[in-house]
Amino acid sequence: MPRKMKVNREDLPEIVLDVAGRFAAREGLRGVAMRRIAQEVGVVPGSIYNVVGDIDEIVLRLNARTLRRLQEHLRRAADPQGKAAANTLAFAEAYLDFVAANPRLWGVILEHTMPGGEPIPGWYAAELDQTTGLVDRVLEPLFPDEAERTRTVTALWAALHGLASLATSGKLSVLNDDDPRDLARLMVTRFLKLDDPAA
Amino acid sequence: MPRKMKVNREDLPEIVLDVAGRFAAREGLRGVAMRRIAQEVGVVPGSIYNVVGDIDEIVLRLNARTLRRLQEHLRRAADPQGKAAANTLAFAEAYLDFVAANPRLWGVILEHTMPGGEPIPGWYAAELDQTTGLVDRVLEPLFPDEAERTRTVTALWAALHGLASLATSGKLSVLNDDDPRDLARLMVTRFLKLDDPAA
DNA sequence: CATTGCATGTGAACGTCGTTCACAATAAGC
DNA sequence: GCTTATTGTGAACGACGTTCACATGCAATG
Repeated sequence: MPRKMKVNREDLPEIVLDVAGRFAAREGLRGVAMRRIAQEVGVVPGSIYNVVGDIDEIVLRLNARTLRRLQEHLRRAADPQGKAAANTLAFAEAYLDFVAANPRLWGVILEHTMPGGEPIPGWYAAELDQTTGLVDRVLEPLFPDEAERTRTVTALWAALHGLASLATSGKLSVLNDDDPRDLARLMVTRFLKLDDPAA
Repeated sequence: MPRKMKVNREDLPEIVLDVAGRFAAREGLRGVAMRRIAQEVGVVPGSIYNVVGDIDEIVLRLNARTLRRLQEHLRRAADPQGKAAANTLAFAEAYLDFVAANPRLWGVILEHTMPGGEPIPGWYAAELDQTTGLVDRVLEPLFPDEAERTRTVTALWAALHGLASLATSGKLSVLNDDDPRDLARLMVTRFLKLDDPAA
């Protein structure tokens, strides 16, 4: 064995993600750099390569963790006894809350693309599915037809996604002074064909 | 005067954007690098700094040009004599067409963020306004109330934006096999409270 | 207890990036 | 023809991602 690392080998992945997450939360994708992470952890870059992977792997793992945390946040916002429409609205607001609370961390999900145009890894796609699956289950009573429900979920998801994207990148306030949460409410009511509560 | 550059000084900005655009279209933001552009143009990086600006300036100018081209594309899709609803649908489809035809170039708009969290320059925000302004004018007959129209335009814009974002980054096919254009149609009909033509 | 072998963290190296700046080259003014 | 002001250049700096030969120290062996 070589001389011991400053941290346990099995703890390294999580520690690396913690550090990467702190940089990402403060400075976005630009702040997430292999050498910086290694220095902060107290380890040499090569060690991170051995145990975790390259910089894209780190960013992808970090994004998966962010998605998992969003899922927890959404789960806490839903009321298992509540009505579907109310839960959908609660989801939409919880989603925007989460993004507003972690704008840069969320931004990394939007900024990052696969190197060389490779497809998304299966385990990452699964994490996306998990997230939309939550919305899907909430919408189930409203759209019994599965095909239509999937279409609606995807469209609603994409719409909220775009709203969050514009809001975090500061490109929304340019266009509109409204609270993004109001716009999210508008989206949900329109997609679910509800009556507008207050136009 | 120093020895002449390979290109005229006044032509340099456009040539730089052309080259940057080619790299961007092929490889996304990762492919847009100062030294690579300089080498391709046949000039030294310092000259680009003198005449155009730093790498963020170049990306921003390139994105503004992409937005202007989208505007032209949208203008061609609208029928000045046509109905508002039809024009909105045409806009949505033209938008997705444009993004599908230039996925990587469009992706650069989504990937790029301001360094150090600086706000967006005014001239870039104006270009965004120009684009949404087109949609705004088309929706005018449908929503005479300006406040509501602005809300609807912003929400619809954000929704299409999200759809395009997921589609270009390959994160949409994971969730749904539908043609993005169908989902766009769904968005428009729902936002305009139209009857679904074919559910 | 001494020796071997191997797993693994390290440090140095390579090529790239963005950016700065002293310098040199040249067109224009005299 | 000489001077001067302009401006493109090349070299330099520090940071980046990535690779790899090497050395280090535990575990198994005698």
